[in-house]
Amino acid sequence: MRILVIEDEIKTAKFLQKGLGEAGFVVDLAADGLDGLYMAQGMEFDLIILDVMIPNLDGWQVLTQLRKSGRQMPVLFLTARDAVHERVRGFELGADDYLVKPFAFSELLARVRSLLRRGPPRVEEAIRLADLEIDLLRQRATRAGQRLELTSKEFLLLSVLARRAGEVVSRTLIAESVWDMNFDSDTNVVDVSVRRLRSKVDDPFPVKLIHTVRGAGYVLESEA
Amino acid sequence: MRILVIEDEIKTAKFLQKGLGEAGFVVDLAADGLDGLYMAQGMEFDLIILDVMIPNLDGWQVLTQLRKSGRQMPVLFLTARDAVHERVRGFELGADDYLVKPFAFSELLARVRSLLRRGPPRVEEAIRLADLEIDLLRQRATRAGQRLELTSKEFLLLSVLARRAGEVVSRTLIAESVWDMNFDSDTNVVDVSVRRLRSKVDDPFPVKLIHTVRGAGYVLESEA
DNA sequence: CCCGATCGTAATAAAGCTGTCACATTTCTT
DNA sequence: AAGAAATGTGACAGCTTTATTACGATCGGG
Repeated sequence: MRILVIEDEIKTAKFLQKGLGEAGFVVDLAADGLDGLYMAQGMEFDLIILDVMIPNLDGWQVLTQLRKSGRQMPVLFLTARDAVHERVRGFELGADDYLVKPFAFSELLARVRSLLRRGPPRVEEAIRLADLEIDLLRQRATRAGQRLELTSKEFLLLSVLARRAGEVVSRTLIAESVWDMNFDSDTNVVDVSVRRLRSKVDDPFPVKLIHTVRGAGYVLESEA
Repeated sequence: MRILVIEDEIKTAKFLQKGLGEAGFVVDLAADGLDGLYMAQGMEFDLIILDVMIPNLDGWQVLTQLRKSGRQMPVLFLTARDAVHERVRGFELGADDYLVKPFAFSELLARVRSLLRRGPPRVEEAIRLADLEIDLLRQRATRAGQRLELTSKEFLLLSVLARRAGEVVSRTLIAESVWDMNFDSDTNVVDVSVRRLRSKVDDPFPVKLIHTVRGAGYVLESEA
């Protein structure tokens, strides 16, 4: 099992190399984003441990590039303390787990093993639902073969719904993943945005896909 | 699904109540350790979310007492700092998971669901009775494979009946768990609600599941 | 700088839920 | 079998939640 650690703090990097090495993994190190990305694309790794704050390319850029180039290996994010939205964002971009620094090595090891056991969870590139098609990479959506002109917010909202298609997504959750709001409750952005999205996704078509669940949130699904 | 949140910061507490409410949970709040412990021992909760830094009794003391008195429900710790040893200590005392504040709601929700799914003691996540199926976590019910469109009150009522399937549930008990009424007896909300529930659960089908036990209450069961 | 697109806020309208009530029906008692 | 008690039923109204529309601020090009 081969692991790539992308981390600029030498101390941490060495620590991980030693610890994971003792646990039976082969560990390679990269000191910045560019190096890391390069190595990740050049060699076959079973897992990548990725610090968010690294020079040249930050963790997200590395992750995005990596996924774009089709690499599907699990990625464990290391995020600095307090960075709440970083975690969410990481997940949206296809990170599989994260760990807040500083961490206990046993914790890290547990997560690494769990990720490897779980197998490569591929990141979806496109979501299809009824006659709706969402190209996550290209930021494009079509319905009934017709291109939908969505703004970036609208697209984001649609992908959040689409990613959890079939299940109710609460306003709180939506507010969190599309905006960066954690508490703000006296706003109706979500409702208004859903309206705008509906006007493009549902209004022109007889079959509605975005449904309201009173008191809970919204669902994207094809059946009535 | 009933969750107790022990948290003194009002803002956080309300936020959790709202968010978890949207996710279909019934949420009770306690503002300090003493209250929290008292409530946790007095009522049946499926899960407890426990802040470490709270007045009167801190989180650990609450947890310790709770376990001493034999309560086994999963406990999710909220720790304010990211000091590693605190987490470790929490785990040793029998916490089931922890989350570092500030946290993202999506994270919390994911963990709550995972804890509820995880056993032991296994908390039911779905109840099945004849051709009726109730998904407690997703707040969804189907009969004969067909989706039932239940309002949140109706769903709550159904789950109360379902959790005690086969035994008679008194109006008082129902009133207590679905509403927060204690003995407001000059109302027939329960009857009316049962009616409404029946119209969706039983009326469209030949076999009735909700039965009246005169003078006692209602039972949910398949046979007469 | 102006223009148009985008997005958040706020005000108003519409929709849906839930408790109450009046009355019907059933069940039990005597 | 009659009356009383318990339960079922349908309609209604208040209230909360959601939908819709309009407005204004901001931003990035031409």
